[in-house]
Amino acid sequence: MSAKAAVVEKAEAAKGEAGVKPRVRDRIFETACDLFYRHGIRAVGVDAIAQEAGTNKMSFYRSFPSKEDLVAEYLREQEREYFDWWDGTIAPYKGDPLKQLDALFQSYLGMTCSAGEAQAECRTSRGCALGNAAVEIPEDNDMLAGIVHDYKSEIRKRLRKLARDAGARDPNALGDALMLLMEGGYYTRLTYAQNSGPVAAIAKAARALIEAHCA
Amino acid sequence: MSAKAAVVEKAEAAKGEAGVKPRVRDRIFETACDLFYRHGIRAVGVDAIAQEAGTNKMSFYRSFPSKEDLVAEYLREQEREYFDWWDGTIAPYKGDPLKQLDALFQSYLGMTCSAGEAQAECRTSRGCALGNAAVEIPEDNDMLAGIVHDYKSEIRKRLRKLARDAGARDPNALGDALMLLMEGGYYTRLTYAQNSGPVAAIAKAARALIEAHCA
DNA sequence: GTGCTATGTTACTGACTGGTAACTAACCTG
DNA sequence: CAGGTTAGTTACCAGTCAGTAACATAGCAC
Repeated sequence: MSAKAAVVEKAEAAKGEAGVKPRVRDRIFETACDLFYRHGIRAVGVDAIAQEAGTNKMSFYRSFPSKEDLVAEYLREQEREYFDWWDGTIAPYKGDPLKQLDALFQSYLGMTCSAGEAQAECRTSRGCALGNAAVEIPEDNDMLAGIVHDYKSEIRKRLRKLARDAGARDPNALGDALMLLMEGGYYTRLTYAQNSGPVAAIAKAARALIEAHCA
Repeated sequence: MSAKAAVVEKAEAAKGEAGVKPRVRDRIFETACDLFYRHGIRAVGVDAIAQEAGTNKMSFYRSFPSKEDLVAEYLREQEREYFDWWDGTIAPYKGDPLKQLDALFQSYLGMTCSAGEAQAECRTSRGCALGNAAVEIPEDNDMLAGIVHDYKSEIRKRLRKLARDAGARDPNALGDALMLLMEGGYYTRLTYAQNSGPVAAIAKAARALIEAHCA
């Protein structure tokens, strides 16, 4: 009853918004991303996802061959969103790697320590989706582990490149150090609520490291 | 059959070693710590623990009231071991906070990037046991979440105090920044194998931050 | 109208989970 | 030898999990 009502409501809302009614698949996927991030991958069953999306398990398996496929898509989506944020953040400072690095950590700080009005929008309240997945996925799952590994390696590569462009004496070391700060920021978000954790120190720490390497 | 043989073997080995035969409870606990750390808490069932310990589920429930109690004990044990390492590392440099900080990060680096002979001994190959637990435990579990929170807060407190003793201009910021490095080091261990990750840069990064704050 | 596609519904399988009951065997202590 | 402690064995319960079968319904296109 209430589930059905919710479906209709959602469908009509989307219709009035863009003229396109959200397919079941999209509703399921969006719901899954939300639940996976908030409660963890293992803790969320396909039944719960389907129900929360206002549908049922059969419709789930009509859209996704298995839960693992959905998880893989979830991880790839989070990765995409992350690098969208990255690109959008450094774009205004093209050609100035120092400012780009500064913008990254400043934006990072703003996201993780914001007023909290857009908690669902920017997924930062429970750390890094990919990193958390690395805790949960079994070691023999090469597909999921590979996605996470590629993601982290891309971050590492980008930070090292920015460090090199910024003229650091040891760009790899600086890039890795900055990565440790970022990862640490995510990790601590799991136990510290908004504004109360060590993440608050991240921007200044990053700047200090950069200055030490580029003096 | 083989399980029974393993039990006998273990019992006799311990007997010849210290004259004390390992109680079932101890065997279970040790096995559980190992499995929890390597595969995650949710991924390891009580049946698997009991079997791996050479006993069965009934003996498990004779020693532990529930899986959750075992998990709590596991987390507290990991915390104890961690602070034992901490205290042992800074002890030789009593009165010299700068050297103590240096010793901490140097030892940390040695642990996470060691030759790998004692992987089971120093539990560092899959990040921080408590931090990983924070990913897995449901948000409404106040007991387990509390244990993790207290643990992280103690680390934070200690790092801030060391920063203050070292004469940092902004000790809280320095302590938090150092904590970000440490946490980031653990987090990245989940995806990067021995010696291949950004952790290698942690000691120099810590020193640079300390120097920047204490100049 | 006739289909075809997308979706909802119910019921089911088989494996696994945490947890318990009842009984049996070994052992150490008196 | 007697009796208590410790542990192993088997069988079970109830709940949850991923995944499937079969059927019903709505709407859209022709």
